[in-house]
Amino acid sequence: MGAARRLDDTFAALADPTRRGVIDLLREQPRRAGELAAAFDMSPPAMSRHLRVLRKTGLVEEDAVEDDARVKLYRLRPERFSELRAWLDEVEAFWGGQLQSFKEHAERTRGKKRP
Amino acid sequence: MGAARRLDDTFAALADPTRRGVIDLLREQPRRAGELAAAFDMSPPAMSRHLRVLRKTGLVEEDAVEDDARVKLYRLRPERFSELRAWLDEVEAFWGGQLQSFKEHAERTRGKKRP
DNA sequence: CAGATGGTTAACGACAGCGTTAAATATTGC
DNA sequence: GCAATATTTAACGCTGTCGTTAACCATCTG
Repeated sequence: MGAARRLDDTFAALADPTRRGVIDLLREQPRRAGELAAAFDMSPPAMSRHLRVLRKTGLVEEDAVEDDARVKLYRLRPERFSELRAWLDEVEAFWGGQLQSFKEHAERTRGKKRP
Repeated sequence: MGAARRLDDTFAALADPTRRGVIDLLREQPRRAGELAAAFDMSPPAMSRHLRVLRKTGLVEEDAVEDDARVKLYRLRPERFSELRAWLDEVEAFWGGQLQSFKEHAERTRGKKRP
């Protein structure tokens, strides 16, 4: 049941385009807080809050870099994403084996019509 | 780019525990609007809005039942869930080779997925 | 030490989400 | 036609989120 609460926060965190953008950037490599703020043309406090949200949900983690203790590096953390995938698996389970065929079919005819 | 906008709405829709609960119920079988409202001890208007949100994102669809045109049946729709899975796949792609987290993921979802 | 730099917290205004009740729309059945 | 049923829309209040600027803490540097 604690997991359900965590999903609330996880989905809420991912609902924001800026935060998904941050995740997208962190996919490539860890980044500094200020670097992320600049990347989205946003004030440092605003980005700081986004990072706090992401940190709280466990989607990212922060750690210091040796040479300068002021700088904080943010990086992705896989666990929550796996949790998300687990939820998806559970929901999609009901379609059973037909999901794959449906998915493929949907991708082929995407944007068109439904039978 | 249209897809990104859609993800906003999809994640926002899933951030609400009631709406995830609705999805969970619809997993088993289609349900009537009023039935869903009762299931969550919630006023019909409140549930109606939740259903509108889910409908708008394409996570569920509504269709009438023959014998009584007042009744509307809601059911799940697979496409958006697949889209969500595609996003997850993309994000998770980055650490596929480089981290040990792939093992964690495999452990969490063991026995559910095909190779 | 003084000042600049990196980052976060505090306070504020704008705006959207969620629930409620009341009213509206559509359909069924007597 | 008229009351009852199923669902949605309208209007209201509460609460939380997102961005901004100002102030704060910690750390590096000359």
